[in-house]
Amino acid sequence: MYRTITCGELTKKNIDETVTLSGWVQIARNLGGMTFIDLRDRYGITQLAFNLDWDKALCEEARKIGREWVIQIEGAVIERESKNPEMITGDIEVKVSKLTILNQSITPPFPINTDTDVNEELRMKYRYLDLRNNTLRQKLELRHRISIAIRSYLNNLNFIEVETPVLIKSTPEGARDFVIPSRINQGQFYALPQSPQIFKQLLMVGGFDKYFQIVKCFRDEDLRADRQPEFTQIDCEMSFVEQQDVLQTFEGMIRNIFKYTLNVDFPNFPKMTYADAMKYYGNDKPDTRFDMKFVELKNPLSDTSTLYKSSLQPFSVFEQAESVIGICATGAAHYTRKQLDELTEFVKQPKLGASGLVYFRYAEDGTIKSSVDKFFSEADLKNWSQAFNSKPGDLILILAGPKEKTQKALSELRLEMGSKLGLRKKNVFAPLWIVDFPLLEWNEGDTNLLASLAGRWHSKHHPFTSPLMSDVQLLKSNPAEVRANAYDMVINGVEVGGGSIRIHDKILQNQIFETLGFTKEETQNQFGFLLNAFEYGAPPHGGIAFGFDRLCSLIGGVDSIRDFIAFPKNNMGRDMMMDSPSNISEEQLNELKIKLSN
RNA sequence: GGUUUGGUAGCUCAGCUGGUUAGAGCGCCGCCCUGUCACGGCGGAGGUCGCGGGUUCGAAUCCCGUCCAGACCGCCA
Repeated sequence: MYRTITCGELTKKNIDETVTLSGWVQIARNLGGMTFIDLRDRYGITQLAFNLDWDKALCEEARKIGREWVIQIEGAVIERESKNPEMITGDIEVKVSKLTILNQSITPPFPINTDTDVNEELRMKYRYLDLRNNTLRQKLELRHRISIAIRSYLNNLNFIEVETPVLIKSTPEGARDFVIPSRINQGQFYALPQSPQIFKQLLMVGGFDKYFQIVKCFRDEDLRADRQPEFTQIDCEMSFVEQQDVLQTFEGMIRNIFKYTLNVDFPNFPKMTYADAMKYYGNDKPDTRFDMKFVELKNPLSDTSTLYKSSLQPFSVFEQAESVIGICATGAAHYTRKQLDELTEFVKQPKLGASGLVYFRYAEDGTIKSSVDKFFSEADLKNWSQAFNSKPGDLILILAGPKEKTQKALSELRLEMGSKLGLRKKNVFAPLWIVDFPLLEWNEGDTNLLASLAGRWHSKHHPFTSPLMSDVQLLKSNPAEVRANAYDMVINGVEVGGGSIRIHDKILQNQIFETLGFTKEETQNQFGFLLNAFEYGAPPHGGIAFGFDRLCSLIGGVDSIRDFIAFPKNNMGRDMMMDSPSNISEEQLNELKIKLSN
């Protein structure tokens, strides 16, 4: 037997027991007459003691052992002469009577379980060593606990987990597909699923009224800290449900996960419309850990306000702007000129592209000082400060320009200010639902999108998303105004999940395809099997999918999802450890009848 | 495809405006050390300064190109 107990559990109450332990050598401390070895496994560290006086040969044997060797020992648990209160096992040590070297190790390229930062590239290349680190192990353990919480919650509600195929058919909607050549069907390709969307709807037709799956999905798009080409979704679908049923069920699931992993309780999740999210946060996934809502001084649509008007001399920047909006940074009036210049640089960076930043300080003494004193009187500024509901000590930041661009820039500025003011704490969670998304989006011809998709409507989700029944009559007259019966769950500015009630009515479905500009042929070719299935009595249904990796990283308080994936890919979609993707042999190419062009 | 930061010893990094033999801490190797737990002491080895070209009497340092990595934009639910 390799072990009778693990390295993390021996305490005072085990004294005098004889135990067998196996594990890795974290470090050996050689003091001359005696040697201590910290033995590590998944569960913890136990100190092993060797002494020349106890057993000379054994002690000398122990001196030869290096870091990360795998050893097995047998010995008696004894009380330590000098204890270590920092360790769970710090009161005891094992007086080794038998030592077996199970395997040696060459010196690892980086230390395990020390505080030194190691380059991610190196950690990726030696992922199996990095996995020995506590931090990475704890993250994967958290992931496991979350998956247990999900399965148990859904199982209790009668959901069943069904596996769906991975080799499926390419459909042009959404992201790029990963494709797999077929050897038996020359010249044809499978696609890897971007999500099991169609299968879960077919399962509804098949009568599995509550389905879920924790499942790998694939998208051939560029990577980010929170985006991998293969990632895991918690994919769910239910029959005979309305939006409220889905929201309630999965709000419950998230509540359950947070209770189980972090012992955090949530009140009911607020619901916010997409329109409000854009109006108040400039963003469809607002971070609501802090307030700092947008205030409109000028709005192209509802322009009853004249707040942007100057009483001294016209301020052309505001006069000419489509939109003038600002935020109130509570308690930031003490910002220095230098700090404000930095904020100006922040909004001017190319990706945000604002042309400048207007600010005014509402000082503690009640005076108001702005960057546009030439144009606006004290009375103007007082009006503003009322509109912003600001108090002495606050800083108001205002952007002007084209509506969408300005919204986006102010949204980023809001998040930046939230971070600077310490309002985005990792251990505070603000979940909410965003509802009533637009159903359709107009594709401009000038984007670098597929030419075939330009100059027509496309669905913001997928083409089976139901419109709100109240908006159906707008499909012909004003497609842009049609809202979807769709919902996203957002926590701390992270979109953790999204879904919709699906269309189960053939007439409505055809109407949508028509609006999207699909011909009957295209529809039949791409989605025929689903539409055929719908001819045989599709129940009303809807569902949701959560980004499992993102949910884990959110709960773990980390921005990158990579450490919650045992073997992730790098920025370029490469696996640094096995060095994939890689070339394949001539024979393999020939079998597939594939020729590479240059 | 774009923007940006970086690449110097096994690891983390310093090396300013060009100037003898490129440094530190950790790790590694050797010797010493009987209560350490970031053990300690003494000594030692270890470098194509990512790669290629250019400027210069002289390049880790300046310029051009290129490769690699990270973050972000485009893209992506």
